[in-house]
Amino acid sequence: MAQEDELTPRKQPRQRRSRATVDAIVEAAARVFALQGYAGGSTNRIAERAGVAIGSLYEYFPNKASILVAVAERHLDRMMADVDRVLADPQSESSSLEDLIQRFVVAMLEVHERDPKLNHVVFAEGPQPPELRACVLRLEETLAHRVEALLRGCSEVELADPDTAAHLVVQTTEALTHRYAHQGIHDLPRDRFIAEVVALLTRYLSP
Amino acid sequence: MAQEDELTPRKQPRQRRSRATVDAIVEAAARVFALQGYAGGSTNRIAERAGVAIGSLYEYFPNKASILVAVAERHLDRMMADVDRVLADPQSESSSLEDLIQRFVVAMLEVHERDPKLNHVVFAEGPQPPELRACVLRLEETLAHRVEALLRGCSEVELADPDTAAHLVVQTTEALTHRYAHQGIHDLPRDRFIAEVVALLTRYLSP
Amino acid sequence: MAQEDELTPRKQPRQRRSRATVDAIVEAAARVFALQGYAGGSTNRIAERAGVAIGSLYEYFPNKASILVAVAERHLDRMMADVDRVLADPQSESSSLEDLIQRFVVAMLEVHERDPKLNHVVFAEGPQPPELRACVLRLEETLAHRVEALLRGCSEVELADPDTAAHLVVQTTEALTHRYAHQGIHDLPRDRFIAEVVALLTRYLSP
Amino acid sequence: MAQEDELTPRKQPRQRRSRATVDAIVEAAARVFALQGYAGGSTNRIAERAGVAIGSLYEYFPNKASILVAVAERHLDRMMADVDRVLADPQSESSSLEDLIQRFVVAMLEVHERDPKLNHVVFAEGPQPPELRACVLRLEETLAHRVEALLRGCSEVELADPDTAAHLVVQTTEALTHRYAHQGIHDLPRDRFIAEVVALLTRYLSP
DNA sequence: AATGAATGAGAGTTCATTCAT
DNA sequence: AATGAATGAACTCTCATTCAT
Repeated sequence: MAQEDELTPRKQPRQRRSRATVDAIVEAAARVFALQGYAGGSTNRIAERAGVAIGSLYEYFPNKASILVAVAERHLDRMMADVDRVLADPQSESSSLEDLIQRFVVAMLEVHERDPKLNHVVFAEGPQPPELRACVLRLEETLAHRVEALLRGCSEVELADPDTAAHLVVQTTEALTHRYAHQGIHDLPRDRFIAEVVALLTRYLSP
Repeated sequence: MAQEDELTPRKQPRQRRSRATVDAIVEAAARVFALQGYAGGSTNRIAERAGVAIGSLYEYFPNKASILVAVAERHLDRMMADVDRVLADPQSESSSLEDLIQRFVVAMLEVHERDPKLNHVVFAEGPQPPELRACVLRLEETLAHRVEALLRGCSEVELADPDTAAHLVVQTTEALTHRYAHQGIHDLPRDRFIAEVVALLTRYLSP
Repeated sequence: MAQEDELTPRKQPRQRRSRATVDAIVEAAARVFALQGYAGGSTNRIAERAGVAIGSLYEYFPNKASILVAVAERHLDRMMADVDRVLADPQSESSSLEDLIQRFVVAMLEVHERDPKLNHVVFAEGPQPPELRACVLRLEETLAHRVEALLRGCSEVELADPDTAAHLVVQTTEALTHRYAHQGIHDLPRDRFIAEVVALLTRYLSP
Repeated sequence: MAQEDELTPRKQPRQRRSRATVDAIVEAAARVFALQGYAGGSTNRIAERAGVAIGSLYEYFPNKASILVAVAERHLDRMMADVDRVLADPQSESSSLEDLIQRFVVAMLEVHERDPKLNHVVFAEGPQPPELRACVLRLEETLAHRVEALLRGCSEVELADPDTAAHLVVQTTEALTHRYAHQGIHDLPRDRFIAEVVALLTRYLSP
């Protein structure tokens, strides 16, 4: 009775051709979902955009939700890479807390501004099976770890529970930048918004 | 004269019987959407749960999205009322900033804990036509106004731009309590979470 | 088991108020059918246009088809009256066959040009229950009788079977003018069309 | 590239299997429309009769009206073929005008007698989108051309405007045989009817 | 490995008609 | 006589998924 996983890709595409097919499907799905939403993006349209027969799509993915999971994985990986690039910047070493926070907030905002529609689908509109939640959690954990490391290396900060603080920083930044990129907040201009979030977090971390 | 509005109720129910019908539909829709999501909640199921014929549903609502708008309106009204009840508490007058914030955060958290699934549908999963966005914006504006009034009445606080600060407080609280009620944050226990958010906001407002 | 007639009005409206109601319904139905076709014209819309509750409509008509029958009756009566007015013209007495035919053809064409959409519904698009067929047949019989009388009074004409000839004249005129009013024929201008039909019929009757 | 056409088939069926499916659908639709009328013939019933899933029907036709168009196209093609077969008869060469007309009238009558109900749906009851009108016009034009050619080859006939005359002949024959097949005319027996129409047209053409 | 024709449950919605008031 | 809220069968059409080729 134990069935194959319902939400992970069906077969590891080992050959190069298959890899390309899967990539094409994920790429097409990302575009279709961003354009039409999760409900509005049909698997047939995804296959069509990917230049692949619908049957082939189902060779690699057991159902629609699993495609979203794959899209989310790729999307979150890219988000992580983008943020990492900023945090790994050599300047980071010698920066003040405020500078660090500023870099982080801007990086998150840019990430959300890159493809806000797809973001909305992945984080909000689409189904949230455990697999996807796990993805998101993993990203958040990683981000929190990076932030925590930064905080520990920052002489201005002296925290009782840096782990929790880091998570709150990540959550707050995530939520506010997502919202700002998606709908804006009270007509706040971009730099005012950034300044305000930076102030919020800086004061939180350096009382 | 009547218009071609696609998202507002079709006719004002004047007789007592029809009022009850509309209420039953909205109530049933709230339950169905919360249980099955927006896409999974069919209009037929809503009508059935409401104990009403599908035709009657369409007497009052031109389409499915308009039902969600009605559900959202009712839901947001209740959220507003719940928060207001807390903020209007006579104790509020003589409280410290931290106490005020604590009350607000707890109120928002309770609101999100009341029906987190429905919340998710209204704020994230469902379609977001301008009508619904307007509802949400109105709620946020009202909340921000309440918060701003509190801040102005609080001697500890001295802000250059209380309007913007109030909006950020509302957004941050909204986002974090929504997320916490929906998925939790890093296994943080409830009171720790509250304490952390209160600290975050208090420091933001009283530097 | 013998049920009340399915296609005749339900009750003779004897009182003046009821008469007015029925008239309003029939008038509204004529407009609605002409505008939206038979299938597209809903009984609710008819009632609304008539300024009458849907329940009242069903007091007088047992179903939708019976409304069409009533509309058809009124429409055909008016057609008959219009044609009669022309044929009864004092000039008619002393006219040549060609003149007579010309008058008849023009009268029929004008009748079809008056409300071609309604005509189409009554003669073609709508359901054709026996009651409606009877109406149409009655009209055609009456027209044929008028034409036959004219032919008999016309010295140029000497026919073996004036009855049949009259029917063919009526059918041909009916069909061609209907078609011309509805879609035109091969971009033929109006007077050319009339001349041609007149020629066709005149030669038929005076070999 | 593909377009948003609302009334032309969705995709060319290339494989033999799909060709058969489309044929089955069109054939079933013809029978269903003839039996129940356009409004009464549901797409589900058509699919069922065709022995095909409703989804397959919508693979090939974007909506119900487009099925009618396909049915009409096939029907009109067959009408044209039937009439052509008669007109192409070697006897035609050496026939008198009256013989020619007689052949034409009988052919048209037989065509209308073959499936009068379907005829009614295609020509009168169903929706008449431009595509369908174009079909009908094309048929009429072709018929008129054939008739004109015959007339030009007929020594008895000497017409100022053979084009117009041909169109009137076609229209008149069309309308009268349609009506006769559909409802009869004044209890006229079939051969009397034919004789009368032939007389009408012959005199028109040879004054 | 890939195709794409075929599937069919189920979606949202309409509208002729009824009946309690 | 009149109302209009309520009905629900039936409609057109979609789309995730399967499977013969």
